[in-house]
Amino acid sequence: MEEQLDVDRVEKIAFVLKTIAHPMRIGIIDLLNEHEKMSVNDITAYLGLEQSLTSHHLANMKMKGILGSKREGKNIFYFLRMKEVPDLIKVLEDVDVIVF
Amino acid sequence: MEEQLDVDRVEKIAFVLKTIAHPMRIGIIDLLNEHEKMSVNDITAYLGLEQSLTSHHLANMKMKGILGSKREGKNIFYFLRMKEVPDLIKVLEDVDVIVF
DNA sequence: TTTTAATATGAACGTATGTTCATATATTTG
DNA sequence: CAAATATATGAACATACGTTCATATTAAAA
Repeated sequence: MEEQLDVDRVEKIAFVLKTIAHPMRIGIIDLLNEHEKMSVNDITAYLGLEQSLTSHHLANMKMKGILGSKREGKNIFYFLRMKEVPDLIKVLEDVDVIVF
Repeated sequence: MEEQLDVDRVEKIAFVLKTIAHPMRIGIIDLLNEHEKMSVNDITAYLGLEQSLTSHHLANMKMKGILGSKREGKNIFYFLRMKEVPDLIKVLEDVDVIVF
């Protein structure tokens, strides 16, 4: 008896992986794993990027359910919503790769 | 004291995630996690795709160190080289996502 | 109530990625 | 060695994605 490809399953998994598969986004997730919540400004400063670019990445991950956000006065704080995402990163922490 | 962004680290992690973040490639990895080695034909049949497309995906993952391959007569068998990759998938197995 | 600070938005653009198609290469079999 | 089988390759194309820039929105402070 042959197993069957579960299309919904592989699409769901690929969808999450695709959303976080970017150096800057990994950096953001690391940060929010260690800080509970952070303002856009602080994240931007840490990553050393443009404000607008950070904002785009945050919005993207929020839209896809990875992050959440709430306003506090002038600031908007982002936080991790999908709690299993940092575990993904941990799995690859010590992996041996030649990047090119 | 502030932590510093480790660029090499996030790039390495993003690189692996990017390589596997595709439904078809998740399917291939699942298959090779359960089968030890499989021919291109068998993988193609299982996924229900074109031979050429399967071949491209396999070559891509091989080039990036996720898979390996060896010829046996007319067939070429692919196998998992980066053993931690199935663990990534396992982490996301039960995650709750709205794909769009 | 104008100015400043924090963040979002959207268009434009270049690059990367996935797919298809046609063809090439390698191995076995008749 | 000719035909069949298994797999790879590469060009072409469309689409997706990341980035920049200029501007909009919101809230606080002067």
